[in-house]
Amino acid sequence: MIKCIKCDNVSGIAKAGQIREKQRYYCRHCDYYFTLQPSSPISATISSSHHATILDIAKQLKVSKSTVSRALRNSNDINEETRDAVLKMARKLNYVPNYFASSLVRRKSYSIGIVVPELITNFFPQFIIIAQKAAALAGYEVVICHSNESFSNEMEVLKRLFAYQVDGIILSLSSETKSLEHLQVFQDAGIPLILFNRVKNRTGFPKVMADDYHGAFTGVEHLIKNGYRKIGHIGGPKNLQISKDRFRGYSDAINNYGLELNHNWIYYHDLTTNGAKKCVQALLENPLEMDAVFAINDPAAIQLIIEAKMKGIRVGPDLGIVGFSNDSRSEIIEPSLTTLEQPLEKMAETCIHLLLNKINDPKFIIPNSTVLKTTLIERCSSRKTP
Amino acid sequence: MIKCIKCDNVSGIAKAGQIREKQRYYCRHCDYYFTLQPSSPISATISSSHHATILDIAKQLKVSKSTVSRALRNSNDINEETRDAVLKMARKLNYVPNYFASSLVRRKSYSIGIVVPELITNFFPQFIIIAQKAAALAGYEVVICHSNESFSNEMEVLKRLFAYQVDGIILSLSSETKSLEHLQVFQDAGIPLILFNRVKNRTGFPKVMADDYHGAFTGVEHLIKNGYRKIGHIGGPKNLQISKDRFRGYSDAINNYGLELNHNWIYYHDLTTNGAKKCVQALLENPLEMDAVFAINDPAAIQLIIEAKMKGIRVGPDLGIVGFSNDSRSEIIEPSLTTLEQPLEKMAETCIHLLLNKINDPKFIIPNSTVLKTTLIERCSSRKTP
DNA sequence: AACGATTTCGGTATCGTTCCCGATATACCG
DNA sequence: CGGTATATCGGGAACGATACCGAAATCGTT
Repeated sequence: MIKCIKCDNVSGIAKAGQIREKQRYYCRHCDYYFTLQPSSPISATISSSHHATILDIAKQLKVSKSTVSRALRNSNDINEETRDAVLKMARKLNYVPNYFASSLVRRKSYSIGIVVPELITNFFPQFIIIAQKAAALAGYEVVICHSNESFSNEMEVLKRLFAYQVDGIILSLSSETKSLEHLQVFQDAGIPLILFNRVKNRTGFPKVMADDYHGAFTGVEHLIKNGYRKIGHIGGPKNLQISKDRFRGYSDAINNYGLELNHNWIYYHDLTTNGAKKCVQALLENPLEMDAVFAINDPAAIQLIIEAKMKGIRVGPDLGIVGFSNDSRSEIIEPSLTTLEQPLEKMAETCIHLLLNKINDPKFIIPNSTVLKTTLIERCSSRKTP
Repeated sequence: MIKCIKCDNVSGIAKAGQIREKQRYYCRHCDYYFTLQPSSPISATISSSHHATILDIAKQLKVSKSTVSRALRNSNDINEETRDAVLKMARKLNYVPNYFASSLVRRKSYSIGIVVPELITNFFPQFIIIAQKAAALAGYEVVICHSNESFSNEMEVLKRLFAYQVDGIILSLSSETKSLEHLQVFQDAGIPLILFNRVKNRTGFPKVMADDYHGAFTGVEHLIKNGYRKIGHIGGPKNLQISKDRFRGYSDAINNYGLELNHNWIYYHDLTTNGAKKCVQALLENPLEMDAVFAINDPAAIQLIIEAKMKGIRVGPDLGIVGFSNDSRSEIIEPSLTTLEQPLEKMAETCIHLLLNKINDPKFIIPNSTVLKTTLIERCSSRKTP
């Protein structure tokens, strides 16, 4: 134990470089630097920089390392007294199990990978927070990757996760991803994979998602009930299921209420910030025929509000807008954005629980698709009268 | 290789449960389920679910595994021809190195831990994106943890990172963290640690941060130059360095321009959403004496704008507001928020590079403190005249 | 031709843990 | 008391990669 030569404190001492063979230290309590001769060989062997192993515990207790391993893993064929002694010694020696050795022999990493397409909106960060907490409760680490809406990035991070030998994967596809052949390797290796939010149908991979169809239907229905009649749409990449489902919800609502579905009022973008901007500008280029727009997500809807206001269009009275996902900005913007909230918490927990079930029991069958309800959040952007 | 019995495709075949001893498959191309007899023992031994090891490569090439290892690690004492042969075979066998075995023997995890206090604003997510990219370029994995502004959570994730044997740590303190004694263990183990953004002075730990003092000074100076005279402050927990530095910048600017520093105009909160709300409500409870507020961060400033508007106070003309960090909401809100932008990219890259330098060369000394310039973003919340 | 230097490779120990198998020792039962 | 069941533990082989040491083989030099 190093003691400060000024205030005699033993805690709060930090190493601060070396001078010749002498070690330089820094005391946090008295803000003082000092040097000490290197510790003697004897104390060096019990230096705290050396991690204690089960062998160290075994030697101290004169038992075999198998016994120590059993005691730590709380196996049942061990005497209670010896187990207590082992646990006590483990605490005393500050033992921390070596994750790599354990994973190597058990052929399990006790970690799961989460791949998200972006971290701009707060949808995915919040998903991650909840998922991480749920995974940690089961003793699993979470490795977070993001593809930045690029297919090649997605491939790359998945390759990394594969090399990392994660026990399972939770994936939300990038907007560029068209085929799922790059996921074959996980299927082959028997590593369970769940798609969420950005899913794809008929792929053999289980999926967890919000009820995009009904959400969209509800959103558009809400616009119609509020008196809007010429409702346009900002969609996403056609290869994504959410684009299809939300479009179907939109068009079915339009048809259901006997309105006209005008294909000139439908615009698509790639879900990036830049793409949304260009898309919205194209939509607003000519004199506006529509009186409302249902956008596939909040960033696009928010961009539309901004640009419409710049053009002098009164959002609400002149142009009703409904978004999707309830981004943190949608409450802030003026007029505030009506949007469909996704059940984030339930979605994240469902993903983790299904995946862990599958990991712990290969016979467990993950339901092909789990659909969770969305909630309409009515705000000002969809009100004709202020 | 499994072939679809309908369309004869070999790719896009997914396992879909088992029936007795028969394996059930699903073909993505023709959307068709079928079953096949289990593969023969011979093909089972070369089943793709078995990861190829260097020993497999060695056997195929009739060389030793040492040679294979050398070839893959691109060591210099190896013949070019044999190396090429090894690399070719590695590709053929779909070899992926076992991360755990490698880390075990090299006593390095090739991963670094990043701990952030929150993921609500987009400051930390963006930091993570950049840091992750920079680390990946150097072949390092990044393990992301968040403390949710709780000291006990911070302890816990740090313990996990320690057990995980990360090679280095980048940490932004939680708002509750008062002492840094829980970081001692990393110092003792020789694991480099860098504090960023939420730092603490005189601790012996190197820090990377924005120039909080000058940023705050500039922000308040900007308010003064725009005609505001009675400037209040919303601060953060007093144990955090950013709270102190930004307060100093605020008070020095006030004093420098001969204005009065009224301690009744200074409010503190704990940097949480709830805390900001309560703090702002306390500030607005009585008839407003101040004509401007400098807030320690954007969430507090945004909350102030919202509540002030609800009270009929015209933000800008009646009450000037300046925030800190340029959150994505600050551009959206009305009136838009004047704020100090932090050099996110530079901060993240600096952290990674300093840390990797230290990891790769223990003699490298990380500068005790790296301070990066902030930029004032002028928007509407600090303009008296619209 | 003899010798040393260099290149190239194989053998083997090692990292820290888990797991299987067998060896004791004790308990139990007829 | 003999024999079988059970509890408890030790020994050693994995897991897959790296690192060290020394052995061949090749090369260059005098």
